Amino acid sequence: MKESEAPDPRPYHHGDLRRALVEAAVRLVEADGPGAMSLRAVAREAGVSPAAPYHHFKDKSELLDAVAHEGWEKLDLAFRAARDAETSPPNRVRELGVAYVRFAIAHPALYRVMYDCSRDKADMPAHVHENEESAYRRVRDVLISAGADPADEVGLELATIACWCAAHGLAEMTTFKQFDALKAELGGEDAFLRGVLGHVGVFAKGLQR
Amino acid sequence: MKESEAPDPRPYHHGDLRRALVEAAVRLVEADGPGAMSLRAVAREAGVSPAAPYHHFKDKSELLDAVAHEGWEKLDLAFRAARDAETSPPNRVRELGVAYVRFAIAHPALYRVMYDCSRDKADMPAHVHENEESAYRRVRDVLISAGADPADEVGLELATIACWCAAHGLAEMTTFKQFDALKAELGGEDAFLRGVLGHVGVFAKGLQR
DNA sequence: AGATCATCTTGACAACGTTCAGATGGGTCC
DNA sequence: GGACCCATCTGAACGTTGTCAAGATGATCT
Repeated sequence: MKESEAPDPRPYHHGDLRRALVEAAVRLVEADGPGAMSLRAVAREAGVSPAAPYHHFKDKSELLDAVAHEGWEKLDLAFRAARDAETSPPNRVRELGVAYVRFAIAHPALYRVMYDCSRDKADMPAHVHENEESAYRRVRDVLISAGADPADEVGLELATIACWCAAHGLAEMTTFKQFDALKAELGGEDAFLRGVLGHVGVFAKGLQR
Repeated sequence: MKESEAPDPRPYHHGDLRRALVEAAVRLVEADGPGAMSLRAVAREAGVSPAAPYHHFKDKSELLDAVAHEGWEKLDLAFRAARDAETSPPNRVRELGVAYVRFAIAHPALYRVMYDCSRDKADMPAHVHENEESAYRRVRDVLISAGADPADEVGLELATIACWCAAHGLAEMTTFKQFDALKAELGGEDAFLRGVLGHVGVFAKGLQR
């Protein structure tokens, strides 16, 4: 009477508490900000006792890691969409940046968790660069297809970092400064984002010089 | 028997508790990170009861505001030094960026508080731009002296934002990713910073095009 | 000297993260 | 089917935190 095809290690009493906890956490984070997300509130939201989460996460920070993971997956989706929507390589670089910032604007609290939760690990979040399908790699590849020299390891890495930093900086800025006046004057959010990113060499014209 | 020349509202029992609290808070933040700084620990460090701070700050977040204020003053010092140390206007722009990132590397926890504490105010920290001697204005002025057209309000603001964002992004990055290999390869931290910022148009060559 | 008022303490409250001993109930083996 | 096992969840507890109300303290002003 059991579907033995179940792909993941079977859930027990609750159904799939781990998943329910992560979803509740994401909901709370996006609703009231990362600071307002307490472990007890998550448990409450999921309808279990305050100690229940400890059978699925060793820590509060481990739950936040899972929330962050959720965020990186959403971001990667946005990255792929942006890359496929634009065929001109130089524009692709810029549109990748725009997609990044738009994501941060759409999910500000989630975005903050993505970085905050790995703040004390003295490293960028693992999902950014540590595998073949990473977001970091995606930027690098688009830079190459836009004319960067793949043999120049150092130059390529510097350019990738510059891209990431500029987008990251703008994303951070827009989480506490709306720039409404400027957006209005330029005719929309996208125009504003392209305007700022246009001042960044790599975004403006790929790598040709 | 009182020096009536005392410039500020006189301190009472403690001497100058408000000042002592801010200093203790800065010490704790820089030592153990912003998360480890509890109001009670600050009071303990200053040798007063847990409720004492409430006569000088309405909130924990108001104490953090004071800590942040301290940070912005230190940053402004670094900005002025960087501006005065470099006479070539285009280089000045870049060196302002380098100074910004170096400050964040030197005071990572303080740097984080500077932004975190005004995270929910839907605005950049007031000390950044809201007065004549602001850091934001300082960047703007250096851009003008580097050739930007003061009449082009929008373009100037976009360029200032781009500068700030690139530096802010790089600063944030270096708080959880050391880039040690790259620094070594390029011959030092400054070379690395200039390398990344060199990819940003405004930093690389002022505004001439 | 007596009144005033900012300052600091004491004691309390709810909420939090975390732990631990025990209840529960599905899965496995005889 | 019955006995066991073990992952899962609960209940109660501990120490810590932010915050508040009521009272003690002592400098200042008239």
